[in-house]
Amino acid sequence: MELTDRKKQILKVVVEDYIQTAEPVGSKAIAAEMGGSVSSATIRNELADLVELGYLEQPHTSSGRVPSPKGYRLYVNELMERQKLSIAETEKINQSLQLKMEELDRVISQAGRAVSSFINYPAYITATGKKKMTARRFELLPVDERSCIVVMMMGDNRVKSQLLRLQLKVDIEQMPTLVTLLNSHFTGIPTDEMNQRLMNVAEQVPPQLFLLLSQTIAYAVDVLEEASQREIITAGANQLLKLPEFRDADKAHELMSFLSDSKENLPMPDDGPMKILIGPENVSDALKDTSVVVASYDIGDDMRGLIGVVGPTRMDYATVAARLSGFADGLTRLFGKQELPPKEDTKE
Amino acid sequence: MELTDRKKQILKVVVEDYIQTAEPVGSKAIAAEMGGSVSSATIRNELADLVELGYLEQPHTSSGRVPSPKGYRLYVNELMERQKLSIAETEKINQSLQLKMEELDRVISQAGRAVSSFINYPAYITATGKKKMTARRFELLPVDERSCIVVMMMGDNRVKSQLLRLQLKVDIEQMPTLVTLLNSHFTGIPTDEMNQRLMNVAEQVPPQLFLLLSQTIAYAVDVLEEASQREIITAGANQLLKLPEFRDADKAHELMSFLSDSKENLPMPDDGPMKILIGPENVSDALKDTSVVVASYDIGDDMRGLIGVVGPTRMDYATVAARLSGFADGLTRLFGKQELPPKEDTKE
DNA sequence: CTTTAGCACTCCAGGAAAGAGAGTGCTAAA
DNA sequence: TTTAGCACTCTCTTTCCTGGAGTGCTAAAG
Repeated sequence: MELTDRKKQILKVVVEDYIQTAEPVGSKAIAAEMGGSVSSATIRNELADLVELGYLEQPHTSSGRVPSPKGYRLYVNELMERQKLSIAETEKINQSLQLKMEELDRVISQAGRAVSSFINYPAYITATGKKKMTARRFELLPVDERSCIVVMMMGDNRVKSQLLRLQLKVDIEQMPTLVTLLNSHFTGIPTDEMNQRLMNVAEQVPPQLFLLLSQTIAYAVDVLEEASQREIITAGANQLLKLPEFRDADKAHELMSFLSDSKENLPMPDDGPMKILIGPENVSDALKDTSVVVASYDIGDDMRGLIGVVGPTRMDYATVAARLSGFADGLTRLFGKQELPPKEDTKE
Repeated sequence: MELTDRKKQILKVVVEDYIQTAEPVGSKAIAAEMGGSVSSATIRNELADLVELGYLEQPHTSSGRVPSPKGYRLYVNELMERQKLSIAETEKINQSLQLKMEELDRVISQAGRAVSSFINYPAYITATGKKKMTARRFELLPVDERSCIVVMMMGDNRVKSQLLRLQLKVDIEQMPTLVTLLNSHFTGIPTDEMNQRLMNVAEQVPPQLFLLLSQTIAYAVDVLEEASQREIITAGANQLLKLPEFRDADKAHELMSFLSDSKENLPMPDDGPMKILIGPENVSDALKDTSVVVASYDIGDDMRGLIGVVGPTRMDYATVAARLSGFADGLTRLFGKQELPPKEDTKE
């Protein structure tokens, strides 16, 4: 059943008022907000209907109305005016994303903090590869007899390197052979296959080289597995304590622990540029009384990231959505122009 | 003026009782705790003295006593029985530090989380170089005409690398010259000097190489400056909400914001293996009502790290101190055996 | 001089009672 | 269908009260 226009307008007023004040909204306030074209008594009748239909709730018999999740949903889908960011805001977002060339992890975690402090709710952020990460190229740089640097370029063109300490002295002359072997046999394959191949080539390689080889592979496997696993970073959980709905330490603690411990359960939709989850629409119990807004952004061609914001169901969806998608655009742009360049493989 | 033994014993009981219950301690309870050798009236006289001397405080005229910062200080210095870690605890600490070979940052942040969750208070952790970080060695690996990998080993033997995108095509033949230049002119010097030298060599180098050179130096400066700047990581701030003294959302919010925003002001003593700061002994206002326990650990020969724990003045100093130094030892061991190997310079 | 018992006193915590205020539902009239 | 009027409901705040825990002081005992 479709609601009348007036009912919708009333619902909108209730939602927007409640978003601001966090207090149940009364008929009189609504009448005033609507310009006095109708009396509070009329509003009361309409309100009773809206409660009946499940769009509003009444904390107790004689108090104002509060939007139900269903009410928020309708508001978000139909009533909400999609906000545009002001120039100043866009400016501010871009400014906070003026990051130097740093590692992906660090960029992301800084972006997370920026989102949280700009939107004033806790935020989470992650970058996910679309496919399993593989090595694209290896390089070994001798340092001295007992150590060398291993450099690995990954499928997404990120480069990782570390100093390896050698158990056995290795002849520098032999390094190129090893590098060739690494690049021909261990690139472009998933980590689980790597260990298998290591066994296969065991006999073709002199023992002291084999030790270095297996150390290198161990390092590669570690790095690749970590890279293909989504790391979720949360920021600004303390923002919660400013909100009246989390003045109760137990509630706040529950949600904050959830945010910092069981991040894996945070909503990670895999379609569309933006998703809004209201109260019970969330799967996790800890989020049943909160809403989540998530947006996605692109990292080069192969990766996609998500930024999300967690707040009370009473969150200011219009503003949050606008700002969040502003950030998502900013991040997409950031990763588009910078780093992660050519597409052709460089396998040897 | 030295306290009598009995006064000390009473103080000890008060502190330990209060640590557990967070409620003012009464004379009767103390008498019971002391085995009934004296009556509560006697205790009351002693308590009055202790208040007079500033070791205890009385929230209001007719309530039990609470230790003052001065009282805690005496307790920590003289009365506290230095706890030993049980085997199970040591085991647990070492287990949580079973980290794979990962980057320093990541190891540290994981260690911070482990500390916090083991001690049940918020924790912070940092690694600081004793001297300014410099580059020890450079390497350039061509990828294709338009990009190459820059690898830099730093003074502490950590290795950083990144893919650089070139504005101009560079002849691969010329790379070795550039690497030699980098290693002869830009190693072992602080970052501010690097830019100066860059100017100096400008004329000696053909323009398309110079561009690559300056990109490399820009990267190096970035990384080095970031590395020599102490990054402070905090973990487990939400633990605060479990404590009765932080059930008030405002108080909790204040401290949590401090922990996540102005970490630079956290106590960073530069001497001794462990330091305990009680209440007003802290410089930062935000910490005036809290206590901080900090321990230091070694990272190889050149770096030193700090782990700290923040809690109410009523924190269980004995346990915290024992566990924290357990962690510090564990970390020292971790960084001692793994990575960061030879001492001789490899400058070329 | 130190310790103890006794007792009046203080202060907090928690519950009950009361009043104010905001808002509702319902009825009857426009 | 809308509106005005009115009684009613529920919460929130304030006030008052009481029980209990703990103290400080005094006077007696060791």
